[in-house]
Amino acid sequence: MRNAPTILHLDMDAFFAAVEQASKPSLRGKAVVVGGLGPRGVVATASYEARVFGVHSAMPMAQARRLAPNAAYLVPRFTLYRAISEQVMALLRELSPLVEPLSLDEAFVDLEAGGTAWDEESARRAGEKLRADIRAVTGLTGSVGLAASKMLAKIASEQAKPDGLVLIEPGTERDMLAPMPVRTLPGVGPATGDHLRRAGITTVRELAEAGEDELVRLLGKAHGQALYAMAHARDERPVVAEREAKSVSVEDTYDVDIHDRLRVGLEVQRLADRCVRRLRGAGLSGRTIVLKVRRYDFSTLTRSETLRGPTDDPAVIREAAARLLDSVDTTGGVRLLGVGVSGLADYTQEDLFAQAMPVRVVEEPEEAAVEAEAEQPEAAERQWRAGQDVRHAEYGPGWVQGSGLGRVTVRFETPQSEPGRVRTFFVDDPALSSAEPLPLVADPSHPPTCPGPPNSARRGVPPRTPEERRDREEPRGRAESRGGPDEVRGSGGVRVTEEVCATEEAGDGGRASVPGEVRARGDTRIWEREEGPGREESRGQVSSEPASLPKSWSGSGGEEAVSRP
DNA sequence: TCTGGGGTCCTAGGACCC
DNA sequence: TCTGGGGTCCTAGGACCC
Repeated sequence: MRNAPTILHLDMDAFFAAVEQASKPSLRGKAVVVGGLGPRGVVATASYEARVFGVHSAMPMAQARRLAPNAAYLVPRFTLYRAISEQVMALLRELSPLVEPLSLDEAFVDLEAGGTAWDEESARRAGEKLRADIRAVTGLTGSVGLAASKMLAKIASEQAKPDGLVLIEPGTERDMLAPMPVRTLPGVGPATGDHLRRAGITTVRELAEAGEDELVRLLGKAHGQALYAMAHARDERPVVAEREAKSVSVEDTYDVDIHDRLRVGLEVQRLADRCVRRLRGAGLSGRTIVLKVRRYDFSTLTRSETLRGPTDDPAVIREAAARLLDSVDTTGGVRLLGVGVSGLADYTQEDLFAQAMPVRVVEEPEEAAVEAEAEQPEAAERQWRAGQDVRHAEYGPGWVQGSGLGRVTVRFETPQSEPGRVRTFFVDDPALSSAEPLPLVADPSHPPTCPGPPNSARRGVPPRTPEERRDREEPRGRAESRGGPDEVRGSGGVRVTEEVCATEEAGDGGRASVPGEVRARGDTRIWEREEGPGREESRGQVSSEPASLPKSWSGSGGEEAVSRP
């Protein structure tokens, strides 16, 4: 272990909720809960204001609604979170080439490897500068932990939350850890925690005193040894920048259990296609197909099948998934289905055949079908989800507060505006369309990588501070200037409903969605249409590096790439 | 209170091979 | 002929993380 606190862990504060508050001025200082809005949704992130009521991530949404009935409940907008995450990761890469993202809102940085820090003093400086830069570029806050190892840096950032920095001085680690509960250590979850408690071990000190043999006996070799080392503040894991994906999977939890076996089969086919799209999108193929089934009683089982070689052929993967389903009893109903592929490679067996064969077999019909389904025509079903970005031909940009009974309520405000007003429309109002997120900070020198705002949003000198930003609100300034005449759509003009907007009190931003209203129409799962629910983040970064070859094919190292046609 | 989605790693048993 | 040990692969399940 190094003797200077030069491993940095960054953790953005209540990331999803903080992004929503930055985007929606009426929600600042309010309880905001981001997550699945369906009957089986769970909380992805709760703002600190919502945590006061006891709401926390992974909690069932129904429970959150009971605890904080007046909070704003919003669907996650992953596209925006990813764009902001990319801005943050870019700042980290300015500190060091060794950046290891753990999720959209978390990463390790090896400051020493970047030459950015070599002792306590320089590490603290780098950490504080990073926090300031993140605030300037994104308008958000992040907490920083600095220590001599990954484990300790992560514990430090946890202690620093929210909006702080904690540095653990080398030499003090063991004393600091000793009184902490075992659950503080990464890798100790509910099951291990219980296990240890039954053995009379509740603190890190007791863990350290138990001895390695005892821990191995209790928890198994790998876990026991790892925990014993961590309890003694020993952690030599390096910061690793590029990690290759090992599996790709998709799954859906249904609002209502599926009993119809035929329907179960159809869903599995859909999931197989979706999985293939993800696989291909990452330029990968895989050998092992996995089917996951969660039954009505939450019991979960998996079935897998390994092919002779890797594939990304939708027909092959669908058939494998169907075969696997044959071996599963689904009587009683199914609440979740999933399809995954592991044993990944960055080439397919077909590629190898193609090398040998002069003529490539062309385009199976499946491919076209998959492509077509990839683009979910959003106009097909006009469903408005709480939190979603929209634009109105007359009123400009806003977001959906709620919908139901054929109406949709929109609050018109932007990241740089004052808290906006609420108006209600028919759900099929032609003047209303979904829109791209607006950038949180209007600064052209750090544009988000997702589709940005109309040019008019970026005109002028960007504000540098939150105060300055607040002073320069341009109410609806960009509403009229996007695009040309084609922007005025529909012939019927604006069709505002009779209740046009009971403009709400500015203080009432909390009631953003009425429980249950956004999920009208049976078991249609509206909020997952675009990206699916998620908690704080989803990993799945897939590097463009060539995946290693399956051992059986590659002789020794497996790093030498197969040349592609 | 009733439990998401996307991952990683580990364990354990059986098959198979040497 | 009987007994065996080690290594790798496959499958299933479980814990954990965000």
